[in-house]
Amino acid sequence: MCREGGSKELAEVEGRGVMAPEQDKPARNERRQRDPERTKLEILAVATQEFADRGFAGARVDEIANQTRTTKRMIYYYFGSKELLYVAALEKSYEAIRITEQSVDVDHLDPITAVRTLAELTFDRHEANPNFSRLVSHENMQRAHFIVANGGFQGLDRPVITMLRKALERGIAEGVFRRDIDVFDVHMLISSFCFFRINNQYTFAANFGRNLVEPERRAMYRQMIGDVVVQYLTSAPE
Amino acid sequence: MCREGGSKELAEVEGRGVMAPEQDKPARNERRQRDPERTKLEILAVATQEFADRGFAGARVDEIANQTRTTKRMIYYYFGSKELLYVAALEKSYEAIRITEQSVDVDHLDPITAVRTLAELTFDRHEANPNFSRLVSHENMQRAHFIVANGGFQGLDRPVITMLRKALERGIAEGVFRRDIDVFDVHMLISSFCFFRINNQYTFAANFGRNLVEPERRAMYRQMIGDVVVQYLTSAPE
DNA sequence: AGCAATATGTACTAATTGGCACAAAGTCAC
DNA sequence: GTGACTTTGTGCCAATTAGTACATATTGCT
Repeated sequence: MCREGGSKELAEVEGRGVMAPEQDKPARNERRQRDPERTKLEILAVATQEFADRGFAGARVDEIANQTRTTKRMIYYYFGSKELLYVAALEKSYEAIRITEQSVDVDHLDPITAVRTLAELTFDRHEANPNFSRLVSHENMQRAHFIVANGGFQGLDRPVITMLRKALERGIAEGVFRRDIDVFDVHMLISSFCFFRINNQYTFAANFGRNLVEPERRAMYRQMIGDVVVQYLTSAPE
Repeated sequence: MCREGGSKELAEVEGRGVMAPEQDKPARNERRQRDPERTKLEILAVATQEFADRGFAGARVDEIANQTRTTKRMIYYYFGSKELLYVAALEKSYEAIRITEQSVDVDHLDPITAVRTLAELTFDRHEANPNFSRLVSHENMQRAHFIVANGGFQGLDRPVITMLRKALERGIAEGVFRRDIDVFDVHMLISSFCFFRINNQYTFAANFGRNLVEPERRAMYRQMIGDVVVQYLTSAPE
């Protein structure tokens, strides 16, 4: 894919004038008056935000169009329907997560440090991609309706699982981890904590007056989930 | 057009006879032909399900009305608007949770058993009330918009917090728990696990092929969260 | 019994909104 | 430069849907 300058494009979304078409000429190959790729990307970016905020039913195609520099017509031209746009946004979010996860390597670390690092990776990922979690949340509310309707994501192995599995196997082999552990359950333990802290911050605050995302407590939570997982893995089976 | 056949037919569908008014007389105060309380409750029950399934924007007032034995008119008569109906459903769900939590007493148990029991209580509660979690999920997606717009739930102390606080204090006093623990954080650890297992079961299954709610694994997860919390509480601060 | 207040049903409306028909302008290959 | 193809814009519509006007029925009270 020819993704040269995604962030640049996004940054300019706010302050472009249609009144200044002469600016388009100089940057021939990079900035044309017609630019299908960037139009698609811009629609996707706005749609992701909109769907994450309002859900599928709550999102408005007109509103998404208004927040791009293009029109509703283009949304239907490129994505076909509101539903397909939603699915595209969801898939792109998953893809971004997978790419993020591929950027680390913990195979050279000792099992405990590796697991702790992976926990922190998941922690950071949830904090950096709140929209992804919100989309996932919405998908679960409707029992993965759209994922199922589009064949599911099976086969798209999440890198974090592979890395975690290796770390657990090494830990078991070295005798530092209990033997009755399952990679999916460990991942669930980690994910649940990170997901909840970000996703349920609003009702948690309303219920208990505790702000789960205030910066002062961030480091503490980040260490806490690492502690919890390592303690679980290194404890004796009960 | 004074057709009084409509209501009659509807009533008979359910098995109530307008033809047998003598049955209504005996139970005078308890079951009348007009029963505002049960009409309201029925609307609320259906609305809760509908909002949990489809969210606020996705839910249809007509559909809610169709699933009750009354009409849309009654929804507006009793609740005023779709938004107020949503808020009423949300509040009733919270109330139900609070009542559930009040039904147990762990003050007489030793701290470790008490905490484990509370974790299992939360575990069971999430499993028994999936609609509550879905509503909460939705509320978080829109950043607690409706809770905030209606003054929040502050002051309605959740019993589980009080019980957990006492258990932690006793554990610290007895020297079995580490001293740097916070009741909200411990509750968050417990809730996140229980919440995620139920709420994210669909995307987790789609992503990893693991069914988090299958009965065979239920007992294992129920013990796992207890283990995790107790290990965390009894470990040395790192 | 009769009246006021409460409860319920029916039919409608005004506004929203996903989607599309139609037209036009830019782009590329030659 | 010219014609085929791609991309974009404008205006509209049909369907949906929250909410209401109006008529009516039931109940509690006296």
